[in-house]
Amino acid sequence: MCYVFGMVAKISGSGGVQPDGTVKLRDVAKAAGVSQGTASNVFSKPDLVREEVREHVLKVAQEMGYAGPSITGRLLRQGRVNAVGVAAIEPLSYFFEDPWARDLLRHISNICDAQGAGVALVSALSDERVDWNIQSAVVDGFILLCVEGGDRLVEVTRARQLPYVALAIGGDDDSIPAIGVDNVSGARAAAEHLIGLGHRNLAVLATTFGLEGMGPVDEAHVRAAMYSTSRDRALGYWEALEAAGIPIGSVPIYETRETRASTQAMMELMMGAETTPTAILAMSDKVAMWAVEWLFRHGMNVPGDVSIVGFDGVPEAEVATPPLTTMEQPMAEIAQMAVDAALGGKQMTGKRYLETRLVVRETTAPPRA
Amino acid sequence: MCYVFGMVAKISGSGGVQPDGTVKLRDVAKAAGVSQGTASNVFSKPDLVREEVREHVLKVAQEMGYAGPSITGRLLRQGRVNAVGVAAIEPLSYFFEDPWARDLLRHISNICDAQGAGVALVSALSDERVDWNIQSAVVDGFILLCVEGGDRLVEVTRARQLPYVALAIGGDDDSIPAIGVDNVSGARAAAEHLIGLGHRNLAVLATTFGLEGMGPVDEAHVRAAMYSTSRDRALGYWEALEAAGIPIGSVPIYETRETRASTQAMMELMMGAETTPTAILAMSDKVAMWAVEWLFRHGMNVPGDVSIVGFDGVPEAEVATPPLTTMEQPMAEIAQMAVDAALGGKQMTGKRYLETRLVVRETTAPPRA
DNA sequence: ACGATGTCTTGAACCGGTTCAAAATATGCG
DNA sequence: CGCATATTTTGAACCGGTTCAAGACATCGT
Repeated sequence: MCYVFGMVAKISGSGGVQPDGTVKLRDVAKAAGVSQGTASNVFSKPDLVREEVREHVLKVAQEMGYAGPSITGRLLRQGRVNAVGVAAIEPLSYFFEDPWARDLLRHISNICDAQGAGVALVSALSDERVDWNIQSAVVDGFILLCVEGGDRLVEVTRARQLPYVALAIGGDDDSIPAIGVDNVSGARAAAEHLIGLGHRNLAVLATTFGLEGMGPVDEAHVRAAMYSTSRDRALGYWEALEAAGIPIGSVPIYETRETRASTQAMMELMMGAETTPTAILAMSDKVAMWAVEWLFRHGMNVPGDVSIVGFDGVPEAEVATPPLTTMEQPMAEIAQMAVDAALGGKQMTGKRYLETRLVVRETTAPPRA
Repeated sequence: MCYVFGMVAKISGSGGVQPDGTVKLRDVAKAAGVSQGTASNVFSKPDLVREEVREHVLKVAQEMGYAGPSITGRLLRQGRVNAVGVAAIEPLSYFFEDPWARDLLRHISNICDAQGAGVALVSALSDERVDWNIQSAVVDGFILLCVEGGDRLVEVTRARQLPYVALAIGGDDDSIPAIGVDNVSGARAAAEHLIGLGHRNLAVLATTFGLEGMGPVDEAHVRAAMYSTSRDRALGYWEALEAAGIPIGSVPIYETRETRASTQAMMELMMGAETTPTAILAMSDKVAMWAVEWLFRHGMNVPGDVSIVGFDGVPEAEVATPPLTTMEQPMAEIAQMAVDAALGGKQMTGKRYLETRLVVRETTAPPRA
């Protein structure tokens, strides 16, 4: 590739430049006295063209102010953009705000970088726009976040007939290709860790189960959850509790809206109750870190007074004070599989489950004697 | 827009479907017995088509497994993608890692969201790839980060003949359209704040001045800086110092590489010196927060023992412990102007300077008596 | 019943390149 | 020098839609 022009001035008059001033490959070819095919090769496959000719064409192109082959023309013929679209049922800023999404995109973009691919962000927030946004995204494949509650997003994406993959397994639809972690076993491991340290008095700080609502919830609510991620994590906690002979009913579950305000409101409730837990099972690092903040602000020591284990293993968890014990998702692997699926050209099928890994840091300790 | 198909199966055999199984608008039109123009309207301008006809075409399309109008075909004709490209001389992951870039993109994407535009991330890290990446980005305009040291990036972008704007003013080239903050006056305000509190014993924790190197630097080094952002901030500090009668030479400047490790190494140096400062002028919030972390880890109190003022006003600064005093950039405004410039269709010219604002939080206080 | 006034449809031009078989030219070899 | 082989160049087909002037058809008022 060597078609860089220093000062590009629009010189009209020479050659058959269009009235609107844009010059196309055809004009350059004509002006240089070569066929359009040769002109095309000068830019796209320079080594197929004799050096003399190449330089001449380049010179003419420069003089005419040719902007280089238009990407759309090329695209049309080649049919490949070399870019992944990442879509979520969230505003675009979600990709830069949510720690999990951010970490995921960090990995995705690293991988794309390595293979020279681009990343296009698309928002599928409002129903009216999903269609348009997905339809008009210039990409070779899609990575979909937050599938649940996103039937429409999946439907529209499918209609586009481009490879796609959903992140976060869930829903009953087996025809949706997805990659995700085994939330049940991960959550079980988190609970086992706490129980193994001697905690018997637990509470769950939950991520969202459905479209709305927050507060203490019961088993039925959990089982009826719309978001399988939250449900499965609860299920995993319960497995560990049952195995340890701790009644499920004795472990209250507080549903948050995954905002700082709602999380801290739930902490008020949790720590204001008659019996307060010595350890908290948090369904995401994000809420876990807000919980820690609340505890500190209320004079409690972590892990001295209360232990807490998060979920996700976002980068922030590692540098938090104190560093957060958490269940780490294999993000790099997830990202790699997702990009492969989206850019691979073939539609992936079925679900792939990956395992999480317990990372013990400094927010968990045995309960005070 | 209502061309959503439920189950899309590739039914070949009906109509003139291509051997490779892909069906195009032409095939649908033929199969439906309408002209291609009408078929096009069914998808792009449904209200121009009689309902009956529209539904029939839609039905045929669905039966044939038509994926909807190909975006490239449309693009070619319309010549507009409705997307901005954001490019930096950094790996793609920079957009998700660096607090400033992240904040910027958060705003950019919010704005794009609002106007239904997409965001494409492009990396211009390696010289070999700049050309290709910029050339092949399917966007209507570019927002370029980190212009300095990015002559090539600007050059290539210019050659593309698409509107673009550089963020971070700098360099001497007046022909590069740019938006940025007035670093000199911002830095002056930061220093004045500290001086106003009574500090006379200051130190500067600097962002990068050039391609490499870290450690204490002198005036000449600063003046010869490659990155005008760092240089201008130093210049602003000096203005305030001079006005207060504090000799510039008495305020050491420690250049970091803007990494945690290098920042904390500089803190070692700074606080290990004969005379230690009572207040630190940090050229970015990122390094400021690492400095705070170092101070706490070494048993020092902020702002009790040492005051510190950052620069940028990233969201993290607000929720840090303690919340960071900083010079806030008007990010929303910057983002809005940048998007307008990139998507506006017309090339913006000249430079636009915006002012920063001092936000006093909890990392600055009068020096200990 | 007739011209005027919409409302739909059509057909062809066009968007801006890439590709590939075939033709033209250059090079190598005995 | 003549033929075989490489290297370049050409021309036309093709990628998949949108657009718009002009034609076809339907409706309305008188």
